[in-house]
Amino acid sequence: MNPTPNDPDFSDLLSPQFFKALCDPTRLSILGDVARQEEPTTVSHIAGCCNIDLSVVSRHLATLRDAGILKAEKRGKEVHYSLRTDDVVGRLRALATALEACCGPKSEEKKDEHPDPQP
Amino acid sequence: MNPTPNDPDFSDLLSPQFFKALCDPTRLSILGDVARQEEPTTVSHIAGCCNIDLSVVSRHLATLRDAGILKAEKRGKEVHYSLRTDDVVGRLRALATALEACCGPKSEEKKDEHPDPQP
DNA sequence: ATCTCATTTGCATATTGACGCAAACGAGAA
DNA sequence: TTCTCGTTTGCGTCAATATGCAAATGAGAT
Repeated sequence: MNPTPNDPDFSDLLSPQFFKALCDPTRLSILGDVARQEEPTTVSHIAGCCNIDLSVVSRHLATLRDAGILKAEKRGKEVHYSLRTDDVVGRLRALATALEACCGPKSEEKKDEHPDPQP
Repeated sequence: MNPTPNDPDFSDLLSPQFFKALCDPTRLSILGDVARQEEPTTVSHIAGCCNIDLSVVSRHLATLRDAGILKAEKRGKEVHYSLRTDDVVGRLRALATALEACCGPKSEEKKDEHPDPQP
């Protein structure tokens, strides 16, 4: 009766704060621009690529920063944004693993958790 | 694999259609409910958990279905929704791999590649 | 055929969020 | 100090979307 799903709790993995920052197409484009850069990038540089207002770019970058996706470093007058690669990749992989363990194609035979001697 | 200086294309991995379906907190909660179920679930069953209108749940499920996140099967009068685990997990892992390859912690030294990234 | 139940959809309202402009803020230079 | 540049923020407007109610649709039962 009890199916014992491996991880029934997605509350932290499906956090709205993370995905809400990724829902806007413009913000996704900006995120892609930042990710493509090898070095941390400034607000003005990103705004130079797109044709939207500088203040909008600043707001989008701040949203991504507040969501833990980007890191902001202040150097003089400029603020350099860069991707928090470890955190983002870790989040994505953790969610993928949790989903796979819970509702994966082989999760119906729950032999992966407790040792099941017979083949 | 070829250590490309920067992986150029996130357009398909950062597709707005996928993340736009995940931006709403209510929809994320519904997605978590569906994912927790071992068997495909009906609209009424999901609506019984939350205290929002049945029509709202139906619309959210349709949005997740249109985004390729859920699969809908019609059985008699009921529609059973289930997670497209392979697709979602594949998307998440592909994005994680692309981000890691592009802006990973060791992507700045691209002299050689370690075939086993172990945490 | 009608009836009943599950789901979807039309419509109206409310909330959210993006956008641009202008002003304010902060840090370095003169 | 004032000036300039980069960034952030306050504010107003507008588009997109979430929500609820009621009606419509669809499929099986009677």
